[in-house]
Amino acid sequence: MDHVDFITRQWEKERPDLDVTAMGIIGRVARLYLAYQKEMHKTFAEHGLNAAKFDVLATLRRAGDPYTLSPGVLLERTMVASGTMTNRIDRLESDGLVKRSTNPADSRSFLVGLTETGLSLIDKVVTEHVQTQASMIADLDASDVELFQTLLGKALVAAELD
Amino acid sequence: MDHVDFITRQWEKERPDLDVTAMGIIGRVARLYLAYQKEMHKTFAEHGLNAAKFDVLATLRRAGDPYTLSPGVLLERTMVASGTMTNRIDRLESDGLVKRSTNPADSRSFLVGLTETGLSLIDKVVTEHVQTQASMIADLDASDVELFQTLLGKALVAAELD
DNA sequence: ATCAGTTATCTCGATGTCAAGACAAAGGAG
DNA sequence: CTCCTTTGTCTTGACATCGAGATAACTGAT
Repeated sequence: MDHVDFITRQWEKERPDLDVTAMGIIGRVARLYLAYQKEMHKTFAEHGLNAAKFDVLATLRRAGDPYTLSPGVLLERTMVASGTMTNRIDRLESDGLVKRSTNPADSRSFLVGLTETGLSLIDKVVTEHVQTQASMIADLDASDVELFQTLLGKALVAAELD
Repeated sequence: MDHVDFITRQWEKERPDLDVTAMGIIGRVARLYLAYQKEMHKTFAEHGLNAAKFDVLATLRRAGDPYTLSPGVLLERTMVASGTMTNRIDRLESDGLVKRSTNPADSRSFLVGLTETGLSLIDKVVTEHVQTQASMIADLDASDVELFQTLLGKALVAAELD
């Protein structure tokens, strides 16, 4: 009996008219997400980062050499609001991890690029990050992992249809 | 090829030394969580609520008659910091949905209880909420749901061990 | 009964987020 | 070439969150 069971049982008692099947699934997805976040945050914090900063640095690193994207593309790929991205870039810039430079193709825009420090930091952190992630699913065997991927895929399609 | 595949493929190209299996799972859990949040938020917003307010009202409602808990118990059950709970109670109180009253057993503490308005609101919203949740997993058949529950349970145990 | 330690809640400052609006530059129609 | 519209980014204000510290009240040992 986990925390989610506790909640669904309370609802069954108080509001027996409600079908809480979906709540069980969605509640566990939420708990799992929070557990993952919490653990991953430790890795980030050890290097002076948080999820927001890691997100931007990793997006730039993944983009490949020269590790440079416009704020607009970063927006799209990280799915945050424009003001949020301005703020993230400001903080990373004052940390010396990224640098704004002019965009020769469009002077409304900038190019945001990893600095030397930023590149070596993200390469180090992402190596630890995938190890953290691996350790969190280490107890699932190979067939579970495959099945889980499939179900998550189905659930995502179902949820994103609305 | 979904968004998570896009990211893992970028990493495979840029950092072929990394094993991104876990990233695929954890990334999909995160996407799913966000998709669920986004949809559930609509239901809350239709009634002037957000997830934070719903969380508190629902916790009080689930607790059963007389729909009253101390801030400390609310803290435990909603897993937020104490300052956060103070703020949530303040907002709900100014909305007229909950009311602080003195705790006869401990005068450091208060009792936070649903008002009439709060009770009828949360009963209405939670009814819609479970419908929203049900619709988001409606495309999964019964065997998928069962399997998914099992895997989420396993994954939770694995993740919370660390 | 007193005092030290614990507990329950609130306050405050720093962060991070979003949404709406401002502003400058680019692009297209005439 | 000139407008008008669109686009890309930043600014601002409102919230929500956390964590550390403050405060008041309870508890237990002596």
